[in-house]
Amino acid sequence: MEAMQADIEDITGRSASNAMKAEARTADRLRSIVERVERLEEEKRLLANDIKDIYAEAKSAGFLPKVIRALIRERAQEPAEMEEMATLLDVYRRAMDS
Amino acid sequence: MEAMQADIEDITGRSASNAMKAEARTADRLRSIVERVERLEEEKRLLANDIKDIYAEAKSAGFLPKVIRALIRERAQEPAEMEEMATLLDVYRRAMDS
Amino acid sequence: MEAMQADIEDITGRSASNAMKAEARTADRLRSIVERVERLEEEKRLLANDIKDIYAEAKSAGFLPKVIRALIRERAQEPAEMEEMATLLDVYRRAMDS
Amino acid sequence: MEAMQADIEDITGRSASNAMKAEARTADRLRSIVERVERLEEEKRLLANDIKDIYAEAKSAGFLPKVIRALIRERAQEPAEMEEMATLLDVYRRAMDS
DNA sequence: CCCGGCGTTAATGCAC
DNA sequence: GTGCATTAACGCCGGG
Repeated sequence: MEAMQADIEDITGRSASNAMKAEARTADRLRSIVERVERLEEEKRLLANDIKDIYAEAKSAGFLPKVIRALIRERAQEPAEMEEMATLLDVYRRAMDS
Repeated sequence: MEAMQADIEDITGRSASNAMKAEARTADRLRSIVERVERLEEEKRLLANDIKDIYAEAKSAGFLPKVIRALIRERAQEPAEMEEMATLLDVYRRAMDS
Repeated sequence: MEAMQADIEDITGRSASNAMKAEARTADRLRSIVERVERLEEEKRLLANDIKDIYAEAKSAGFLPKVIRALIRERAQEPAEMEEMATLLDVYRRAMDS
Repeated sequence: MEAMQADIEDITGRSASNAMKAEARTADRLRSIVERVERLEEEKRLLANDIKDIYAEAKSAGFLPKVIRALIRERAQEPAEMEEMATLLDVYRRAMDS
């Protein structure tokens, strides 16, 4: 049992009250971690919803979400690596056809 | 060409300056969409980093990230399986075992 | 309770032994379904592994998996829709820049 | 150019015919890889269809596909959570609740 | 019949 | 470099 090992010795070796305090602290720590993560994940979820809404808006304005995604992807990557990729794809394609 | 069709008629039917204004508005709209999405995705990325940091903290406190993830997943799907679903799942499970 | 409704009437209306037979048949049916799906999913999993192995082989032969994936994706789609996509992407890109 | 580097030296350093043979072998290798992957992906697609058919059958027999999926998921992750994990999850869960 | 949501699946990036 | 975890893309399914 590797995890939560911090208070194993407390439980076995110290006075009951100290062991109990250590357990309580461990529990608090765990709760804090879990709750903070859950909170942040909820915020992420909300942002994802916002993004979805924007795509819906874009769609009803006549823009194709798929193309917008491609555009954003393109903007996110270095022009150099884009060219590199295109070049390699071309090399492989020609090799296939030969 | 289905997308960006909004100003096709402008281009063909109206005076040049109106068509140009329409184009400009379309471009602004597109820019707005792209920039808002990029902004939100950046925020999402930051939140993801925060979450990662918490897991790192958890780990160095002796908690196994893997188990914490399982715990959070479990907590997330309990509210999702409200009543009906849980009941039905139970019914099916028993039927399988019988 | 909409699902597994087939034997509700049996249970309530017929003799016990018929109801029991009906239940048994329902259970068999469910088991059959579950087992067949699990079997097929296992086969899918094996195929996915085979694919992964091929990519590993490709990689150690000096081919970049990423490029091979792009190549296969390209081959899977109609040339017409590829061009369409490229054209639209170009239109949007120009609109952004204008 | 890291990929397809295997025959760079052949092309530059050897007689034309050997270089050409090497190129041909590289092309064959690539074709083989691409075709095998495409074949396996096709098989996967067929299996996915079979699965879909079974769910359709289940549905018309009065079973809810959604519940069956949940059941199968449950069965799949029980072997995965062998001993240790289940135990740890329990420990953490109790600590949270305390 | 079309639209939106859900679930699944491939793909990227990260941690070990 | 390998495997895992997360995330984006795709397709199906149910509702309006």
